[in-house]
Amino acid sequence: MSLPHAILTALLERPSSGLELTRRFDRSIGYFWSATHQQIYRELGRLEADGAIRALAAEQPARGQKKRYEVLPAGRAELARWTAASQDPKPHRDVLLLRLRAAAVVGTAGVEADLRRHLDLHRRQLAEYEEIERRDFPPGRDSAQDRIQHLVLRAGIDLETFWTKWLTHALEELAALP
Amino acid sequence: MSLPHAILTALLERPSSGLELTRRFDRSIGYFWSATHQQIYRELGRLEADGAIRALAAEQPARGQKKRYEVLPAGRAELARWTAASQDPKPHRDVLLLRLRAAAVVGTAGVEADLRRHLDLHRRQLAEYEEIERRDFPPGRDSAQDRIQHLVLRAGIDLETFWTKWLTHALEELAALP
DNA sequence: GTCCACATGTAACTGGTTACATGATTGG
DNA sequence: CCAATCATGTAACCAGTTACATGTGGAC
Repeated sequence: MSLPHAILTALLERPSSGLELTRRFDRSIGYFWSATHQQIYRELGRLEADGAIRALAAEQPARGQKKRYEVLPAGRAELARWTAASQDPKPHRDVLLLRLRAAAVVGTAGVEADLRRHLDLHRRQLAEYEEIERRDFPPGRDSAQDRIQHLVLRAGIDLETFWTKWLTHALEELAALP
Repeated sequence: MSLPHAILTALLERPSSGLELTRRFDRSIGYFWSATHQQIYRELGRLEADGAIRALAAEQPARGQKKRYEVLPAGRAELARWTAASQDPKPHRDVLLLRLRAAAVVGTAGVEADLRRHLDLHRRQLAEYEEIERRDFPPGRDSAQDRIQHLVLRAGIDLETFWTKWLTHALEELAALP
């Protein structure tokens, strides 16, 4: 149950309409919690019904009309509760590792091309994160909020760095296979 | 659609019953593709209906009786096809990073305890992986299958190493917050 | 003969995905 | 006015989760 909390966080950062949220999920928040517009509209409806958010006044609820939402005190309280609550880490899933394990049994024919493609994708993502770091976190700024967001970005950068290194190594190993 | 392929891989490595598969998913394969016994039984039923696997003869299909499955040629072909096919990486989800981002907005009260708990869990997992590496991959063995499986294990070790480092750093940063 | 662990399942629910529908606004 | 784009939604489906049900075999 994390999507509603992702939306509450985004709306606290800035009140937005459904489509604006969708775009922001494609950029920053979506880097570690993605969502489609269908999910977002469904969840906005639930959050509004629960009294966690409300549509800003003077925005009529017609189809095709923008509707901006803001977080109500109940929503902020729920987000604070969720943030502080202890949560077990979800077991981690990775299709690529699963495919390699399958390749160990049925043969590696065909996997290398896709490993190369993934390597390229991770390199691009890494470059994007580093660009964000240069742009949004120049040395010297250190409000609490900046530091925490930088910390999260560093996790992204280090993870992408790991994957590029690992994929490079994996391609070398596959090439050298008996 | 990865669970059926995870099961096919496991069954090719060794024909097994549903509960044996469940146990193996709790250990090795489950490290990057977990599954509950309910999922596994459902999927075994589908794979059998599709002609990808079959129950070994002389094992009666009664409730409470062991039923061992083996992979049929059609199942092996499907696994090889899936392994070689190009697949886009799934957008990556991480609740802990989401919670930190929320904490940047609603305050960090309460998160530190859970970060410490996660750090401990990742340290244990890392130790477990390193133990497996010592036990199953001593220097010098290098069949193709060994090398690929070792590669997958190295990904696990490096990921856990990353998380322990990052969590340690995050705890220091939180402690030093204004 | 009863209890417990083993083993296989069923059913209901939840969250995420895919495909499609509908109205409003703007540029040509 | 027509097409493209913006914006909000509906519906059906599928995979994963949670709770529960049922039968077998061995230990005591």
